[in-house]
Amino acid sequence: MDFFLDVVLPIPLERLFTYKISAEEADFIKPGMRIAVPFGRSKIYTALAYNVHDNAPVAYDAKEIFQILDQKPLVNPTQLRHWEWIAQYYMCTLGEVIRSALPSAFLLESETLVLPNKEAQVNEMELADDEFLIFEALQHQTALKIGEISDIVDKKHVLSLVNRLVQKGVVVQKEELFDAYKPKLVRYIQLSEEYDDESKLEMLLEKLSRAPKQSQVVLSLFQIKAESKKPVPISKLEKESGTSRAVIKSLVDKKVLKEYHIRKDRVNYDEEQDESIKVVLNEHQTKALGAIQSNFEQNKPVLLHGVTSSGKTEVYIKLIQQCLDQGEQALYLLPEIALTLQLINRLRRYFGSKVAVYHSKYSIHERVEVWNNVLNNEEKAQIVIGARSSLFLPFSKLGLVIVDEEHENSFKQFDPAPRYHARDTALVLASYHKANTVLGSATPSIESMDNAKRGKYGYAAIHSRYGNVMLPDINLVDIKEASRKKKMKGHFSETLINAITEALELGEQIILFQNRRGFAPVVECTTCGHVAQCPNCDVSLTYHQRPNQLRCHYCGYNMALQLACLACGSNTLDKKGFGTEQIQEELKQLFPEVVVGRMDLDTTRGKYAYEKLISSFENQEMDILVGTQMVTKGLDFRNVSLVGIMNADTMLNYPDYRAHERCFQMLTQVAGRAGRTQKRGKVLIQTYNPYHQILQQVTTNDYQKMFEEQYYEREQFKYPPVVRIIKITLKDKDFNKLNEAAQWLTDSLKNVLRLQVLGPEYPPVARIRRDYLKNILIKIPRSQSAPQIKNSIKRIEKSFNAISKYKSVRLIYNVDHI
DNA sequence: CATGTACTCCGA
DNA sequence: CGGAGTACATGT
Repeated sequence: MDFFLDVVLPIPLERLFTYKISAEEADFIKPGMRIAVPFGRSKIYTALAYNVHDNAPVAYDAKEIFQILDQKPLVNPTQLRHWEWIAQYYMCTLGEVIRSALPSAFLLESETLVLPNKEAQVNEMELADDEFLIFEALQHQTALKIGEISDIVDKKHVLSLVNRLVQKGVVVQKEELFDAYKPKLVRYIQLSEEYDDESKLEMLLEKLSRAPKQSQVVLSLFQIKAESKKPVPISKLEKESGTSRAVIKSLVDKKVLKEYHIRKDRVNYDEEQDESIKVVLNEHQTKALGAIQSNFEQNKPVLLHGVTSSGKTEVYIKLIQQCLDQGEQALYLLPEIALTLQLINRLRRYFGSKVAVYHSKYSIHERVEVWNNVLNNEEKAQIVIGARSSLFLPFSKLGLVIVDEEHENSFKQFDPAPRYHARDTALVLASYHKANTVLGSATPSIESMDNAKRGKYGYAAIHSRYGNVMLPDINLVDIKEASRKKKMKGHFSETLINAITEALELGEQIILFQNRRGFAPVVECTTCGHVAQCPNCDVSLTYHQRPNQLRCHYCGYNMALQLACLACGSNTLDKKGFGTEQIQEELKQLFPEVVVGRMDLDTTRGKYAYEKLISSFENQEMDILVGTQMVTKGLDFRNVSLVGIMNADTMLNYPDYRAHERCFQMLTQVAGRAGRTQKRGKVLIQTYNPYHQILQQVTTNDYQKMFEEQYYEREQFKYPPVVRIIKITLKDKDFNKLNEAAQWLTDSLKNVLRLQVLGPEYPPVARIRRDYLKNILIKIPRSQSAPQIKNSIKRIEKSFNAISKYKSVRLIYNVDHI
């Protein structure tokens, strides 16, 4: 009997692909193993085994697989089921889920190598110039990659060239599969066996008497050995003996010393678990914990609503401890920006090496190690703290999922599919594992609060701050009035300047918050009003001081800053706008003596840049920290007494049904950074609209009022959570074709679905990377079945694609678009 | 007609 | 998704 294997490829294709396998392979292969398969003309891809069967495909001859890459499944059945749910719910393919779920090091791809043909007698005279170049290069190198050939002959298309060389018998081609994961090896040194006994050793030292450095190395090795029986790393020996690697190497060459390797985990922590630390909850926390537990007994997720610095983390720690006591794994999800070393270290102090961290700033190798540790249910991965992608880890016995800062919209993945929401996806994951879930926030999202009110979630609250610290005193500063009276210095009102001065005099620190959105710094010509535009997108280029260039935030296009206006040639260029950079500049003018730090996307590029900034601010090396939303997240600075919001209006005026909710959340979160010790903190919010209801609600910390008003609006205008929305984006280089296609699609959707379909409409940025964009919004009432509607949409997409002129138009689905 | 470039198609 | 084949433009 013949056996076949269906696999999922990590590409956006709906269907499975079937390969032929032997009986032994059929017996060995389990779903969730990685299989290398030939796919397309000449490439080898990593696929995931889906199922083994014996139904020969009828329409084609199945190819054979290339290689089985795993001894046991890398992905467990629960994961696969969960991933299929994601694909179905978020309207993408299983392959796309796999692509973003697996660490890239697991997804090997082949590369075509060009090798010299050793047998052939090559007549150099018969070779063309570029052919000879390759032939030459191959005399020195064993193999060339296609990209390298491209570089050598300086051409983009080298296929025909390679083919000609193959024809002439000069070279042969080979597909090589690269294992992207290499375990980290540490080099160790030991004395060769022959010098084991004392007498031989004395002879050795005698022999080395004329090589003082070398004998020093041998002596040092003995010293280290005497202190501990552990293996001796080369690096340690080098340091202790005060010699160089070359000396050690010559001893190795003489066979006096022996070098060997031990595989080492990259993910290792020195932090020792401190057993003595006990978490003691205050009465509010204890009450909240009790409420959470009683809801867990009814298998309900719980919304934990605790004001800023109310000590939610301690409650989480208790819950994690209980989960571990049951012998189950815990997952602690955070938005990327809130995933700080501060928090990680805090958890490590309680749980020691049981805590594993998983997020995008980790290297692909580190991710592989965490993955394997979770897969094997290792001791050191009992608790995973991570960003949204940690949802994809191979948990086997998940007992608890915590989604902290639940309201954060960065939990929703935006760009590549799957466009999933980590909070909602986590709830499904937890239900598959029969695990408990806590959603925590100081400012719950309208959706979650609604679910809590409707009894779908349990609810627990902590209304007072830890240690009975008072909530900060929040005041609004009317900058419309101030600028009318000419009392503004740049972007600073007199009130804010006075407050800063006062705080500085007391030796306290200050955080200034500037939300850059919609206010990117542009360079404008004051003569003709010309602003440089991106040639590929419908946006102005924004100015970046660091490399002194103009850059597009959408496609990355950049150009050097011109001295003269590109339109009229005059040199009256003026940097307009209001980014963090500018605030920092103004502060230098206003307070020349003061150290000002800046925290935004530009200053936190590297792996440790963010940590450095934070610890330097923590150690009070800076007096003022200017930042974007990053400063709002989970940071705990003891000495900050003043928080200033430079301009609250940019957030209020954002054209989006969530603008007000988001504004409330953001301001409340920033305000929460102030006064985390006994002294009451102060918050100043500069605004043109001091009477705006949202700002009033922020100052009085009135979440309930905000919720009620926002909910009412959502009901009136039919927005989530009253309806569910699916946004469809159409993309094409041809403006007219796009419009026509969008209209066709909208009409069909309206006809078939009989639902509220809005659009088609241009998004605020209507062209990105030379593609024109148009959006359609579908609103699904709660009473209707979303899966059915999604199926209908897919059917309409099929007829859409059947229209030949619309073939080039791409459709992007965004379910529960934020 | 060769070489470069945009675009459509197809994969087992 | 990514390559390969194809249609079409550019240039000698």
